[in-house]
Amino acid sequence: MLDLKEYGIDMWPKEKVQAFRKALLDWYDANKRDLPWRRTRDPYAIWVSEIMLQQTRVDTVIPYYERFLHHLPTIADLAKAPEEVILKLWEGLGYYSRVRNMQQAAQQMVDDFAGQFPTTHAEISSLKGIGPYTAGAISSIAFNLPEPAVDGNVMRVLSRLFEVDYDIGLPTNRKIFQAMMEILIDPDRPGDFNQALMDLGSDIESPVNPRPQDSPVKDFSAAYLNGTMDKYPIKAPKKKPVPVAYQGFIIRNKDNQFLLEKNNEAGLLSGFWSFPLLEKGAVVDKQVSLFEVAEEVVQLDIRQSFTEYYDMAVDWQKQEFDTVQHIFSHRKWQIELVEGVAETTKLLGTKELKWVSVEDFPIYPFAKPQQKMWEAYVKKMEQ
DNA sequence: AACGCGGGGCC
DNA sequence: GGCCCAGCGTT
Repeated sequence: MLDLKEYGIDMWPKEKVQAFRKALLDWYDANKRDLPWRRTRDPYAIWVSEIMLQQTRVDTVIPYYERFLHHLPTIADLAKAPEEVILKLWEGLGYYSRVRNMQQAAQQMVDDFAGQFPTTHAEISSLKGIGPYTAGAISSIAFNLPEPAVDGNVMRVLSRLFEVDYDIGLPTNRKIFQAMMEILIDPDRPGDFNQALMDLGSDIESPVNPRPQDSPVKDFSAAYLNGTMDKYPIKAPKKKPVPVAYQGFIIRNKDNQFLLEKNNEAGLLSGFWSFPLLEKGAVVDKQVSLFEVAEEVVQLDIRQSFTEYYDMAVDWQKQEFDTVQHIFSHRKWQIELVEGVAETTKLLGTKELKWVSVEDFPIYPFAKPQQKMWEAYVKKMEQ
């Protein structure tokens, strides 16, 4: 057991811990949000909600949650769903490995747990895509087990309550908050206790514009009482996304179908379909833009590359399109579009390429950058 | 321990 | 434009 004193944290005496639990849970009982996953005890549904809520806001999740459970109401349904179906259900949520891992976990449950959701913390933790936070959340919420669920909200709230001088962004420091929670958590209502801390952290104790004076536990908060709220939580700044320049190819054939390519199984947006993209040799950011002459050379060069790579002769159109920009957490894509008319409708068998008519687009999973590419194309064509 | 992995809301 | 977020798996 980790000694909190070594980290400069004076844990409260038992009476104060009990008073804190009561203050927090009384507030939760009076103020908790009415969310769809709080109306069920089905561990499968609670699991779906917890995975969707990873790095994703409540308001964004709600419609996805309803639709997902409507189409895949049971573990068995998820285990046997085709890839395109699960990607379409997750389309727009991001971090798509979440849903792939969920399907693997569903298959684990079919194989190892007779198709039932496992009921112990160790078994739940053994499922693909379920890490320490999610294991604690499901254990406590669905099975009433006294397991902490330490997420960003909880670390922010606790770091203010106890003036924790350790960076909440460093994985190694998670154990400090885990140890604190093992003492604080209400053994009778662990799920409500965890959710109360998260509700508190996402609203009143939010990262920006917090309202600490409205907190039901402000009298317990060392940072509030000492006037050090601005200092906590300690968190190192993040790195900026790296700019990457692409040429995007909107290629049409004489049957008015468009060329789509399926992304590789590994890497960013795997399994999604895209208009062909080739990375430009040089980085073109706003600040380090190439000279105009060089830009022309790059254009000619990359169209030649397309012809070779896709083994397809193309009649390039003069039309110019808006540049598409999309920012991921770690990459900043800038996509210049060009339109071409292919002189053939045949395709090599080696790549995952298809000619697709516009009315069939809804069948294919498209991530946000590809949606933006199509919007830019349509916008110009309608002018 | 660091990195890869989306997307949207808010200021 | 920059900040934030109900994290996990891989290396």
